[in-house]
Amino acid sequence: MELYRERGYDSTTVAEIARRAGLTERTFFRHFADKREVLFSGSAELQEALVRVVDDAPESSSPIEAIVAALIGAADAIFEERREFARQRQAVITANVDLQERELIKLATLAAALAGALRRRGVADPAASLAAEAGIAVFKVAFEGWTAQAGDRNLSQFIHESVSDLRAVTTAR
Amino acid sequence: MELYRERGYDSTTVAEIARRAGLTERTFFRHFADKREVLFSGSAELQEALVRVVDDAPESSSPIEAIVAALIGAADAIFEERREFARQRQAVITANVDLQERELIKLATLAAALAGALRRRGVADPAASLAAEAGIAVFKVAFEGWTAQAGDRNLSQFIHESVSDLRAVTTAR
DNA sequence: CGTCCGATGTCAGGAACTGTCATCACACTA
DNA sequence: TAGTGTGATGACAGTTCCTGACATCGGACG
Repeated sequence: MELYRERGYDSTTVAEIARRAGLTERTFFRHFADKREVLFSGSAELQEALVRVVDDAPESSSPIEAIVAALIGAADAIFEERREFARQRQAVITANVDLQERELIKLATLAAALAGALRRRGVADPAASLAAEAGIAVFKVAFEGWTAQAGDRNLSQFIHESVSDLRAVTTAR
Repeated sequence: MELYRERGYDSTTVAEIARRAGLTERTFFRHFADKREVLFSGSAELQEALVRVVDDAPESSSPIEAIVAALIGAADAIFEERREFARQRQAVITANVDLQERELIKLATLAAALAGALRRRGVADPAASLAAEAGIAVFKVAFEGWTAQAGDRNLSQFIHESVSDLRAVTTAR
């Protein structure tokens, strides 16, 4: 991230990253599948955390309740800590299309995992996928608002607002 | 697409594509930004068509009504024609992660354009983005169902069903 | 002390792109 | 009709990403 922020993602080579980390280019590729993945290694843990909350949600929870609970949990436990890091990382990603592509497929994978968790609790399939996709949409919008804000409101607040906005939008007629 | 279907996306080189098209590798890159883009050149027209419908929707339409009208219009005018082509193309994309990444960013761009169109009609910003993202989520789920089905139901039917499923899911409690 | 194994280094090479310059076909004009 | 300009293509060299194959090294373990 140092290098990506200093000179931009495009103009930093893998050789440079490896040199600064004190190892070989070949070794870099043994730890990360490609040049982008170095910014997304944490997404596996995020996914586990989200899925765990859905799995552990009380039976009485509706699909979106379970999804929203997972998002809020991750917001507080993962993002609200390392707030500054999350912002910087997002700035790097926003500045480069290749990184945005990677981010989007990570979110899509997340959505698929959440849909799977919902199906495990007996939610039928079009509904499960839609709830998961809607949840990710909410997260995207909330996260964007959170990083763009001047103040210091919590990510979870943005999530709650986005959920009710989505409800309003889909309900209207 | 011929080559991508014959030997898979990964194992076909740009040199091969260029040779079969009767031109040079360098010329290929003058027409397409990269090896993936060759499957997504039509997305610009799709976006224009969708945005046009939203722009032309009656003032009385709610945000989702406008979005859904656009999706239905595209479904009938673009996808339901060349049904077989759409299926084959999707099979190629589904078989390769790099292509899925590209597809996702095209959909995200689409969502941004739709959100812009909504804002142009006076929809405030969190709501506009959410309506657009929700619309794209509906489209993704509907399209997946459409390509996966054994029968020959229309894409627009899947879209209508997904919309009401989404409504049900977001309304519940 | 020997052996094994995982992590790293070294090297060669393929494929995706890019920059630069030359060439060619065609339209437009004097 | 000759000249001129312009856009598309070819030719070629070079960089970067990424991979496979093999060698080496250092620590765990018996």
